[in-house]
Amino acid sequence: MGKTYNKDETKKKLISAVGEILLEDGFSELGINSIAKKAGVNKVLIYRYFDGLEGLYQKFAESIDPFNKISSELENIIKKNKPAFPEMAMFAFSSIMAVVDNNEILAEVMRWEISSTNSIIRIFEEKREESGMNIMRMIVSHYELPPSMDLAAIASLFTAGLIYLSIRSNRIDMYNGIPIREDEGKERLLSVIKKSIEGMMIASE
Amino acid sequence: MGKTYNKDETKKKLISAVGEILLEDGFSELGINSIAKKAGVNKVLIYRYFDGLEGLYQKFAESIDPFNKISSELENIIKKNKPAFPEMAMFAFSSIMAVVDNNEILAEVMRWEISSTNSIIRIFEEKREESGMNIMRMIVSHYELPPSMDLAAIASLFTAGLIYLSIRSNRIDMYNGIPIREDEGKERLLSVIKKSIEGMMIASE
DNA sequence: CATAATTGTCACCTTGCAGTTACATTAAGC
DNA sequence: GCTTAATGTAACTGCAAGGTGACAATTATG
Repeated sequence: MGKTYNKDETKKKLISAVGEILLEDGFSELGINSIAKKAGVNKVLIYRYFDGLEGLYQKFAESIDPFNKISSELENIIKKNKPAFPEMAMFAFSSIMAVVDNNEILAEVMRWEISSTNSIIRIFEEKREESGMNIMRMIVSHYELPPSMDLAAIASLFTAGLIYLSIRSNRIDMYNGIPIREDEGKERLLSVIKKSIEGMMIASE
Repeated sequence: MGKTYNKDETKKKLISAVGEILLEDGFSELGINSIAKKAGVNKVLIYRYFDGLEGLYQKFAESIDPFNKISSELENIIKKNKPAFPEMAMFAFSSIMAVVDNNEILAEVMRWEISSTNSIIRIFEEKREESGMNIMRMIVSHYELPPSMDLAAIASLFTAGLIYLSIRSNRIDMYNGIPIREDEGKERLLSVIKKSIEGMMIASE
């Protein structure tokens, strides 16, 4: 029994227990008791170290922020070899799709967002809103787009669609005849985005 | 006190209490006690008449089905004056948007769907999946579209986006800089859809 | 109007959760 | 070893939920 006292380590265990429960059982199973149990730690510590659930969620929220990376990655791509706008947009949308698809914890948090008025959940929303705006601004600054192209609306609609389908894919596998869990389905969705953007570019010439 | 014993009436009261709570407080507040209270009736009746919550939800689910109307409405439009495909698609997408936007109970049910594994909720999903397929098939049967147009993917992506933004608009008012609760925001989204479809038509000629 | 079937009410039980307190144990570091 | 910080235990309150069984009220029907 290599038992050891380490406050920071214990805090980390609690924070990651939140993620584990989200991953394994979903946000509806989150609670003082389940988290303490999962962390293998006494529930009083949540009050002592985080001042309760809210505080713990707060720290958890700060511990994951997968969208801010995308912005810098995309900026690197532009700086190396500036691709045409439709290609660039595709990089952005497939990055977003990949992030949500490959991060089940994030997906669960996004499901949580939808049903919760929880103040901690606001942190995510704000962060993601900010990251989304950053990505968009960054792209706009590097390309000259026809004024008829409402990039904000395009980004909103497409990312919303991708996110929705991604967070639904844990429960349903077909949406309107598209196998949203399969690679085939995802390709088809991305392909629509590509053609849309190309089409809008052509149409606005 | 014109008290009267009326089983059917009481059942109706219980069923519509579900909708009222969804509307006023959200699905998280649904429960035996809250429903009985809202209906002004004793909770035992839920067990006697519906065999518990599941049975009541079942009946509630059957009582609302707003998407199947759209299909026939759209078919009427086609039969009267067959508009060009992009216009027609716009009718479809704005109908879908309007249905979710103007039916707060439906919107709440959709939020519920996302977070619940509740078997009753599946009823909605299946109904909507079916309605969506119907709409698509109907449109396809009236128009000749370029084979490169993946209508199923287009419909999935755009409706998913519209639905997601609509069900988020109760908590957030800006998404990627778009005021999703305002008419302005909605117009911009629909406008993107329109231009996308037009662009894809042109590009595939 | 008496009786039985229908419909409704009430009190109660159990469970699980959040949150708190007082106290006990264990390890770390000087 | 002694002190202090870190962790654990247990017991308790309070609450809201799901669920049930005994009983009361009402109506219909003979």
